[in-house]
Amino acid sequence: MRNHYYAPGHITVATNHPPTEQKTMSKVTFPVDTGIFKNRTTLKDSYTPDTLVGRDEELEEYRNALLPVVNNEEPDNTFLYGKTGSGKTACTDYIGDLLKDACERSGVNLQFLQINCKGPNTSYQVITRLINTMREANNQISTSGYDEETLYQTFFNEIEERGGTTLLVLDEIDSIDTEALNKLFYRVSRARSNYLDEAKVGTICISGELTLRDRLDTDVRSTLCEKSIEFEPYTAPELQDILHQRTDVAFCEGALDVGVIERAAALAAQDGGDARKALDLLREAGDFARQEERDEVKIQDVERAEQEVRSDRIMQHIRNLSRHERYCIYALTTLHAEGEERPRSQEVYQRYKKMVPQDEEYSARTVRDYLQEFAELDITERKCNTGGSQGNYNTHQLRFDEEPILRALEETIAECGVHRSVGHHDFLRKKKDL
DNA sequence: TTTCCACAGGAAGGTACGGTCT
DNA sequence: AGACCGTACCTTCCTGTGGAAA
Repeated sequence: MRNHYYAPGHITVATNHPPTEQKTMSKVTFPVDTGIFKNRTTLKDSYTPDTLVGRDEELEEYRNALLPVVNNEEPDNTFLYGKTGSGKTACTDYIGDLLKDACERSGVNLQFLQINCKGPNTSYQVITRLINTMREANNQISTSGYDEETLYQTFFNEIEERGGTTLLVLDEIDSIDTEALNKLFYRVSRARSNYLDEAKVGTICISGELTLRDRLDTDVRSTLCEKSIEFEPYTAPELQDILHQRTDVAFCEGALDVGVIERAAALAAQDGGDARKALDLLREAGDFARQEERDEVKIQDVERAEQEVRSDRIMQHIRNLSRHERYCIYALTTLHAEGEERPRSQEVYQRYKKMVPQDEEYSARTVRDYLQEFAELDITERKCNTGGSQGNYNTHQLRFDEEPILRALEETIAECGVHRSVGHHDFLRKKKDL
């Protein structure tokens, strides 16, 4: 029988192993690779292969867009868009290497300044990150305290000092909020007239959000999107080609069972044609086989990897939430445990209020924002309901079993026990035979 | 048809905080 | 030291929505 307890500071995790009475001496050893991986690194995101599969047209367009750079002309601003794992960043790395070689041969002074905009979500943070990317580790600037105009001045001064052409590659640009995006590009598009004399600047924007252009002011849009290249999601056969290319160098001969590549490609194709995910699945599946000292990766390993990758990502999100956000998730989890499959925002809020000390509780408005964030992180599924006697309302359903979520919330659950000084709320009750 | 109700969510503003500049 | 800057995180206010009730 599997028992789950929803009690503060006391979670019994389901297990199929009976508890051992006596402590045994642990003996950990490192098994030598049993013939799975030849070069595991080639399955990682950071690896750029010699040739890119299924992206000939995009590479051709990309090359044409950057031709002015090799000829020492003012670069066009280039905008790449397509879903996650559709090869935008891989193509940029690939074409970037070719471009650097070509510029070296033709004597063009090229700086390739690449940052990921996930993390910095304001114009200010992006500009400080760009400055710090250009600078040595011992000469970095702080991420607050300066006047923004001063930072732009500093940034373009450094570009002017370097001379030649600077290409700003802004990956995951869609994670920056609209106002900041417009501010940033307004400055960049006017760099030539306001800040620079000799140096040339161009931007390459990489976006996963297909409608990002709609968020931009019209004058910014016309300068930013001079050349647009769309990356379609990979199809299952294209993903198979990519996996074959990588597995040839990554895995030992005969390490993959029949159908492993096809399964990984199919799972990634279902998830929006994400090549990165397909590679992650194979790497993880290979890890399972190696950990268990087997010499062959099975289809089941790929399926297990799919579960683990998804679950690990969500648990990491939960652990990174603020204290009150975790209270909210816990409130939702307890409602779920009581059989409330889809509680309304208001119900979650009432439960949340029971859990936090009265002088610390946040407003319903804030909790609604939290619930929206959970849906965006894929922790919950949110449904807008119209109708009923109370007009519009939202309902929230956990996308995962309670058990791993409770494990991720262990500290929060313990805190609840302290604040409420009881261990027997009606909602924290034993739930049998899940 | 109008009013009421409960809710969602955008906008504006307050406060605390960590940082730089003078 | 104090003014100033930007950010994070919150609250309050307000408008919009849509079914129920008058």
